[in-house]
Amino acid sequence: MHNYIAELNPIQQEAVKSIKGPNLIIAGAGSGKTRVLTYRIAFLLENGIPAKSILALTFTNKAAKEMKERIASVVGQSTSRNLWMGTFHSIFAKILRNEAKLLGYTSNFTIYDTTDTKSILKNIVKEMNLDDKTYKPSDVYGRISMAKNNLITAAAYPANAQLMEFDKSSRKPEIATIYKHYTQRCFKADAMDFDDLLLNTNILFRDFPEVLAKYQSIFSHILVDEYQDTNFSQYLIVKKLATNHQNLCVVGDDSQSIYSFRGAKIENILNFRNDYPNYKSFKLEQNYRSTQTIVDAANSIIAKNKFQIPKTVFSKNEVGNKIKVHNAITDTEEGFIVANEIIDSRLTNQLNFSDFAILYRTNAQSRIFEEALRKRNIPYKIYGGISFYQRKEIKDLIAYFRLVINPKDEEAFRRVINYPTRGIGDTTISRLFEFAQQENFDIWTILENINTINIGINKGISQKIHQFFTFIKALSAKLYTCNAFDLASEITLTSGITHELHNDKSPESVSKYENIEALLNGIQEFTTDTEEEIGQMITLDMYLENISLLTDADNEKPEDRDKVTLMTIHSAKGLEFNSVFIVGVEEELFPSKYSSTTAQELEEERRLFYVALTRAKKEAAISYCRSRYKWGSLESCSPSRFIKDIDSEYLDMPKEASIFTEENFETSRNQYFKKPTIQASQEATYQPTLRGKNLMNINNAIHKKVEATEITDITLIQVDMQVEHERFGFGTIIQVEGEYPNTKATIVFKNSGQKQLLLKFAKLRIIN
DNA sequence: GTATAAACACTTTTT
DNA sequence: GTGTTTATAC
Repeated sequence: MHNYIAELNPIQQEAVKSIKGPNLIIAGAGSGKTRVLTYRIAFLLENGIPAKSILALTFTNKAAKEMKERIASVVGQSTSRNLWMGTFHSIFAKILRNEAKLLGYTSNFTIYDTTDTKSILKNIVKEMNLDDKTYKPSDVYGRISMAKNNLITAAAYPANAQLMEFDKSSRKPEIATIYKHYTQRCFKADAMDFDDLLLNTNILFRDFPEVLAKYQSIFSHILVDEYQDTNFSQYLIVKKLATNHQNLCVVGDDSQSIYSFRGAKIENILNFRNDYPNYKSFKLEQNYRSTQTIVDAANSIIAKNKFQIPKTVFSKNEVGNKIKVHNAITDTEEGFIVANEIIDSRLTNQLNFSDFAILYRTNAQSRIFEEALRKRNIPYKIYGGISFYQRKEIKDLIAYFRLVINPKDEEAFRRVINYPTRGIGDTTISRLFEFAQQENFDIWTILENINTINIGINKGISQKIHQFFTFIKALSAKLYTCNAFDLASEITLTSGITHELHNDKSPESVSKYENIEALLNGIQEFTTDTEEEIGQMITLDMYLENISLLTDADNEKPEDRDKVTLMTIHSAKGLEFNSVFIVGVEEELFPSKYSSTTAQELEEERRLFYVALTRAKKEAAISYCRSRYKWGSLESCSPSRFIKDIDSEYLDMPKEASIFTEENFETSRNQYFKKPTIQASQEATYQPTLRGKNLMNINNAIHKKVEATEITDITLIQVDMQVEHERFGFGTIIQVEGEYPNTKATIVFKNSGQKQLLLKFAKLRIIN
């Protein structure tokens, strides 16, 4: 084992070695926090603490994955894989599945995402005959989520005078009732939403002391990353687990607390001293990431905040360049300025595209940069926004999976009962749910007895419902007898989704079809890889568990390596880039006009700016526009107060207001377009991202072109043929089995190894 | 009950 | 500008 301790400065070393009792590590931006956490875990392992006794909680899946890899490189994978490391949500989802019976759930419970939740709330509001403009799903969800994160259950909500008063004064007195109905619905559907994963963990630990005791003794050492962003529910889980041994190490930076809108309590880190009086604290103040200019500029802005733990972050790196401030007439121009800067800087400083990041306040800003980068032929990748798993066709297919695994899943049922159309319309569905509500049945029980109950549905339709019931039931029966990929393929084919998409020749359908193919390929990859790893059949429920808490950011693809990164500042937390562009730094946008009313909100926006700036290693640039399109119409805007908050000695302000005036703007914009547009050969290698309609059309155009020349009649595929696959590359067919159209081929790919592919989905091109 | 077109509302950040 | 809901004809 290499001597990792020597890589640390004295304070970092102390923080790593202090393994007993409560520890608070205040880690300034770029101070080597991940390194300390990683080595601390390695040190624990080295000192005889078994991996399975260490619980390390992170804020994102990505952070967990990264840390796992780093630990594996120090202690080896066979040890590191036994660590309990992951997000709060994923770790406690796992524990809840183990203990589900105690709470009246099954271990196959569904996890509802935000979309599912809002959709159910919408239905409830409708069923209660409330005004859907007053009770907007997102507002109702916000109230319920806030309550859950503060451990106020539906039963306790009406007794809370403060909440009830607030609802009354905001003319939403029925929130408590909606909350009650929603909770009942989730329970009947054997489903939990994101907040339930934490709330129910608390309930589990409160109501079953022996279960709490079990996990208290399993987890002898607990680490929590990004402690400043934990909410009350998370805080209490940690507190309960650590009560006995108090071997708790929390790491965080109050200056980087940016999730209070989601219930995060900065007080958790500020009050650590009160909860654990015997605590030891370590302040990591040396920034190893950024130039002095960047660190000093960041300090100068965060100094404007009143509430913070005193600390002095400093850098001993080079002084570096000043922060460039760009101003643009319009958002379009801003896009081109950034694109041009990237091209220039890449050449002058010999950088890769992946050294650049464009960070914005809202996802809506990304489109304009996509267009500018695309016109300049700069490769980029986008995080956030509409994730792959949120696309309609993917959600639909996954809804079938969900229903097969958990037939009570109300939301999944609603999605697919009439997709593809089966002649079961809204009226019928409403009747079914009305009846369910009235008799307190779950939806599956009603389907099961559809022929014996009388709810005014005609024979023909109840016949169709019965057909659907037997269809799902038959698939459910196969859940544990065949592997995830086989069952998923079967569902895909028999549900009629592919048939539906196949009949429709529109570009949208082609794209959807390809997304479904991509999902199935992903399932196959997961199934084969995991089966190999754990030597056990992987069933569909295991696959679903694996993806239900994932986001796009967790699926880094190898072809995404040298690309400019576009993301919100929130998702950039924890990352670093050589060169960072903070864009749209305007009043009302950053700080957001929704977060400018109270001093606390403004401080959080300022911390967000601090996070953005401290992502940069060498260069940072800020830009703002004088006008920008907001929901379709042009609005004028003014530079953000945050620019004035930065000590001007660190800024390189634009000499003139702008080199562009209103009159010459059209001509000047044309200059940007003057350079040659995308060449055909380059366009073909361009990897599209999964976002935005414009982009989708381009994808479609590309794919269409490819399809016309490449699609292969699958009946031609034979053993020994050389083929090319979109994703896996070149390979040789070694086996063909199954009846058309469900012919399966085993192919050995040069670079991707052996795969079994359903020829119906795998688009292969025959080479010889 | 289904398929289209017009009207409509919406955007802060994420597990 | 975009995705979703409603009005209208089939």
